[in-house]
Amino acid sequence: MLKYEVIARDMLATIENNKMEQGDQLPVLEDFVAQYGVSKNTIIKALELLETHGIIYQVRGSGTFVRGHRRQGYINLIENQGFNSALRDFKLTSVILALDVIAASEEVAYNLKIDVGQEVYYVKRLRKIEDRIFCVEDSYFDKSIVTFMNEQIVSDSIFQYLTKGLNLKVGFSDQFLRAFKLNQENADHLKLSVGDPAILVESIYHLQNGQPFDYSKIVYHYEETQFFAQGNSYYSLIDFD
Amino acid sequence: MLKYEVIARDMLATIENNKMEQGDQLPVLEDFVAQYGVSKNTIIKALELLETHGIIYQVRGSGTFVRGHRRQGYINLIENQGFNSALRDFKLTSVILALDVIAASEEVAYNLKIDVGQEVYYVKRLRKIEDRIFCVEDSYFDKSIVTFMNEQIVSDSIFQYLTKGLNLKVGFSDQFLRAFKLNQENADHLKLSVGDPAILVESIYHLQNGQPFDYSKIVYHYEETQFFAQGNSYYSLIDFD
DNA sequence: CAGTGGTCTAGACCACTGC
DNA sequence: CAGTGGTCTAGACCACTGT
Repeated sequence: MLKYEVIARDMLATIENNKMEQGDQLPVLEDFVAQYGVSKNTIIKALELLETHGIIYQVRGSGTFVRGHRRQGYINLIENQGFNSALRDFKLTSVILALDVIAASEEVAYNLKIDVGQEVYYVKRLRKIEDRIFCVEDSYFDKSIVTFMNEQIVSDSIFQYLTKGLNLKVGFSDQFLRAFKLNQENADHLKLSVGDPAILVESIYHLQNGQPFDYSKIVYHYEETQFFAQGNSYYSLIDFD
Repeated sequence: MLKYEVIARDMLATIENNKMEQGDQLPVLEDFVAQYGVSKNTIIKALELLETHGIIYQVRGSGTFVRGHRRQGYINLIENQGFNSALRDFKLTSVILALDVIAASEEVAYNLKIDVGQEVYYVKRLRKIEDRIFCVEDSYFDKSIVTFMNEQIVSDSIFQYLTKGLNLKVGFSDQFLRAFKLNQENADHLKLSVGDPAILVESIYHLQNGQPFDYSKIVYHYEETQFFAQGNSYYSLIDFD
């Protein structure tokens, strides 16, 4: 493992163990350099990593400080990885409604950048948190990348299987979110009524080499789910005078 | 302006001018080093900046590539800055419903980390995109930071005033999002019906030194708005085996 | 195994914050 | 103006990808 990664994890552990809170100051760079016996730039890299994860913020000329706690029970829109990191304190279970190899529709082919008719794994699941249904998920996986799936895998965390089992390296993702009125089918699944609000999130996950491998559409129960996102250092690449 | 920032903007301009698309490869590091006459690490910093903005992705051992276009018309949840960067191709206008100095309620005080009763600017606006109402916004600004506001300022982009006028340096933000059923008041504003879906986004913006200065609650018209977020390099600081 | 991006170093110098 | 984080350099070496 990389030095700056090891250091970042150690710093995070220290923050958590010491129950440090919003605004608490971390040691200065020079002290970290002495403590870990690495160069200044390596410490800076470790701190950058923590900063992009929303754990600290740095103020030039002043110091490095702990960034406050997120609200509890919100799903992180960006770092969700199939929820397990965001909701790992809760008991998650799944009901599998479908697991098939099908031919890609136009929509699926477009989003996975494959040809219409090419084979994809189709997985439909109800997901429960502490036995309450909180979403209905339709996922499509490019079968040329995700070469195998079964009921066992799909009932657990698919992402864990992909990264640890198939050793896929997940790169970046796009998330699209909107609200709409529930139709009959999804209302039945979520035990809500037709016309009730729902949130739809479309996600496209890419490998580190840029290839899309997972296109998912998730409909969330509006009373069971709320989302969270963190923004960093708000300056734009684009001038808007 | 910083070297790596200048270079990043120049690279972005080149990508746009040459209409480069998803998957197109950029010059290799060495070429950039020669082209811009700076050290390798400076080029890496410039590319990192573009990567965190979702403009490119880098593949170790392979190259640097352009990341595809976002869908049109989606609001970027993270980089919105009061929308102007995300929606700058559209005509945005505002109807001011309130502009007052008020005493902070418990909710406002909590989110701005000030004392209950302390003075805040309260701004309520309807926002229109091409003359269609797309959201109702309630904003609270810590008056000890945002020392002055008037109708003129509030009818334009408040964020522009804060950064260019008051010279505030915006740091990080937290965004909380959920769906709910519209009440009578907001239904009237948005010209929808009671019980229709809506998205509520609560935002807390902080200065670079960590002080919160803006707490906003925005209710979005579910048919007029959709959101967008990009995730990068999906590995987690937390092991989850 | 050639080519590409990533890590790490040691050190000079710069820019900002807050007393 | 002391103290803090940020930029930039030049170069050695490492790690991954794809042919």
